[in-house]
Amino acid sequence: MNCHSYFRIFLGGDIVVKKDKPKYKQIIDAAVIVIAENGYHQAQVSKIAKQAGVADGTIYLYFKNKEDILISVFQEKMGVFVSKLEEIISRDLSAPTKMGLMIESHFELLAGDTHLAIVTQLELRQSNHEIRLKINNVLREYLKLMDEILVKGIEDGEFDRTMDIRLARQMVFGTMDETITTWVMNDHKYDLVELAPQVQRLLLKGMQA
Amino acid sequence: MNCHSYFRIFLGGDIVVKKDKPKYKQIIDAAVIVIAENGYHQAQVSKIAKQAGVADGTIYLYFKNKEDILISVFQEKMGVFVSKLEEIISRDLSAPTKMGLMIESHFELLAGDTHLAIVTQLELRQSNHEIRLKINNVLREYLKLMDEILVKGIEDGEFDRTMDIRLARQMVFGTMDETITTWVMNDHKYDLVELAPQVQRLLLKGMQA
Amino acid sequence: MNCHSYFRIFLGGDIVVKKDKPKYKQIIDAAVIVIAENGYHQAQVSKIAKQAGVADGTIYLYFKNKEDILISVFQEKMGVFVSKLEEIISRDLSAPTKMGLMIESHFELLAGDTHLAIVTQLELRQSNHEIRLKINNVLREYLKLMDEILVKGIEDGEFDRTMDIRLARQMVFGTMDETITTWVMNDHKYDLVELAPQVQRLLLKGMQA
Amino acid sequence: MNCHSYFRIFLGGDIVVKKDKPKYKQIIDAAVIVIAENGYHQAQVSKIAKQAGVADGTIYLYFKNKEDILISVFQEKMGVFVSKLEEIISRDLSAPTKMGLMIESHFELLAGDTHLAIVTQLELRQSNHEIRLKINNVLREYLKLMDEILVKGIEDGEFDRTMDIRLARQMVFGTMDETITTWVMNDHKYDLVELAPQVQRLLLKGMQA
DNA sequence: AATGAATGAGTTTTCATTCAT
DNA sequence: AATGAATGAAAACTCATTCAT
Repeated sequence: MNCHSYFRIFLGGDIVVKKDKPKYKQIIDAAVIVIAENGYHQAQVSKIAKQAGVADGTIYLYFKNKEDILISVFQEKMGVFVSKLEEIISRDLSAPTKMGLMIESHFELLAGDTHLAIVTQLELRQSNHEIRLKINNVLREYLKLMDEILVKGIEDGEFDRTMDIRLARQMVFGTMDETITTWVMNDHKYDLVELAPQVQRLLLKGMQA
Repeated sequence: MNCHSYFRIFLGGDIVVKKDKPKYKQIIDAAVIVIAENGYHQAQVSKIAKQAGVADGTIYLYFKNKEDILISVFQEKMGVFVSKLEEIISRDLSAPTKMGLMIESHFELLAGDTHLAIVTQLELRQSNHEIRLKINNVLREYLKLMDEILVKGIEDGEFDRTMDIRLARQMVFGTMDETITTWVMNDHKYDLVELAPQVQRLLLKGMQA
Repeated sequence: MNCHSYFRIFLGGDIVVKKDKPKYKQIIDAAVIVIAENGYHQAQVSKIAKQAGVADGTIYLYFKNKEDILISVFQEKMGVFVSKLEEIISRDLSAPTKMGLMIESHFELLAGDTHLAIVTQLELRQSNHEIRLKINNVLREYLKLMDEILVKGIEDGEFDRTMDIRLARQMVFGTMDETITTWVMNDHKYDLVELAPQVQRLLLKGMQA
Repeated sequence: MNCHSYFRIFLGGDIVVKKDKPKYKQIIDAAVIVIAENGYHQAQVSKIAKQAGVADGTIYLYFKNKEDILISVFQEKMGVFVSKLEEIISRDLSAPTKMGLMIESHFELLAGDTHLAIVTQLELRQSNHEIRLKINNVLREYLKLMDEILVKGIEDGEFDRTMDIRLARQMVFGTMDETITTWVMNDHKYDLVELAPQVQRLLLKGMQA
């Protein structure tokens, strides 16, 4: 039994290996579309199955239950944000530059997929306590990467050494989140990415040494 | 018939005048407690009635339907925030000071009523589109007052005249919201009000001229 | 204790004496209007009270319960039909003539009060079994008078002596009822009374000796 | 895809094709029994499901809602009356004979299914306006066939050419309906079919040339 | 006599999940 | 692996009636 099979068992048995199969992603994508177009509370499993072109029962071969679909949607999509941010952090850039790139890339990813933006900013937040706790666990990975940038900025003397890192991160994330949500609630009628530089400037000025 | 009674009739018939009756507030307060303790989706009308010490049917003498209860909860409670902010704005203080007082008072109000904090930060966000739109209309009044402070700060030359007011407001509100939500999700295990000065400092530095 | 007080006790205590008071008829008339305009299932006691210009509770000073209102409506209104028919029967006329006058007078009474026509032909029939049984008891008095005409017609040799009186009466009543109901369902858009002579002719021909 | 399957899709999607499945008729029959035995207002969906031997939810795989069950009951059962009448009309008989057969067959069908007689004569009439309008639409087909007999009778010189066809039909239907309802309200304690010849004689005499 | 605020019982429908095929 | 018919639990709202004033 190797490292992988250990994780397979740990993470929920034989379902994990199915993440590679085409129908897994098919269902995830169907869920995003159905939730975005019908709203969280009108996104029945049967609708997702229909959109994915599979039978209702088939869903349960790939996901434990409906909650599992929703969390997986967030996990899979958030993975792209994490990868992108990891790539930015790995580059040899100053912390403020990294922060700026993060904001820009975060905005770009959501501006490029309005269905996803609706789902993450509005619909998924209607889910119950339990699901939101699990979603927050997924989000935590992303927030940790943000913290890395902040720590580096302080170490490099570019960010205010007296600021509370947790609060700073809450400001950065809260501001981005509010900006994006407002954009989504206004039906994406203006260009989100264009706002990135001004958001950067406001945030970086607040944090600078 | 004076001006007020005219408006009472104009604004929606029989139910409006009942806002003054004791059972109206009794039910609102019961709703906050039941939602906070049971979660949005487990806050049945019968539970709220029981907590309020009235019969199920009595609820419908004071509220059109369940949705009306939820919106009224937000309206009534948000009213306190708005009054407080109006009072702060009316004082002869600098914009940064007003901003600081606003943050402090916002934190204080929620720290002083953890049930309400749970309801506004977590539970009420699980409501459907329609209810959230109505809640946002109520919130808008509060955001407009925030804008007044920002405008005054710019006019007085205390805030950066080149910043976008809407973005600045989204930063302020987003940061406060994220800070409070994190505090609620951590079961209020630290002192929210103590964080206010640091939050102020971060935000004001970002906006200063 | 005289004959009247006997009936008072027998028929339901002190409510009977209230039939003479103005509010009794006021409520009966309100019920007819409310039922005709809102439909049987939308004729709530509170609506009837409002239409009658009394408080909900007042209804219960004059009627035992809602069912009692409905039966009383039928009773009071049917009384007019019975009186009219009694008057016709008392006259010195042939059975076919009496039958013709009955049909004409029945049509006239309903054509002159379309609210009442809607209530008796459509709405009151939506009432439950129990109420309809009681309504039928009231109706029976009217049907008995019809039978008197039929018996006289047979005795006088004007009606077919071999016909079953009960069936003949069911034909007469069924035909009138169906004719009137069709007229009501067509929104009274043609003149009901004008149809009376043809209805008479059809029915009398069927019954003639 | 033949003509029929085209119409199936056109006429209302998935549910129409289910009319052929055994559970559809099972539920219809259960509804008749439950309504006859419990009364219209005590015929809960759960009772019908139990009687049909299916789960409550299964009902909704075959019917849009409760109203749809009730209308379908009338439609399916009335279909038998219509077919029978069509068969009678298609035969090479005189109009009076056809009329007689119609009355006889109508009485026989209801005398042979007292549950159905209770449902159509008493219980279904308690339904609300909307349902009754839909029921009347179904009934109209039957009444049109009656008219055909009347028209033929007049053309053949067997029925009075001066009579109003609509009134004659109202007499025929009203008489049959009243006769059957009286029989049902008397708990079927006498033989309905035995009455048919006398009803025929009365009606035909009224209409004859 | 009159009021009207308060009561609380009762039912349709949805939809996540299962399991025989 | 895939299907989809069947399941059954769960909750908002109405309105006839009461009774303290």
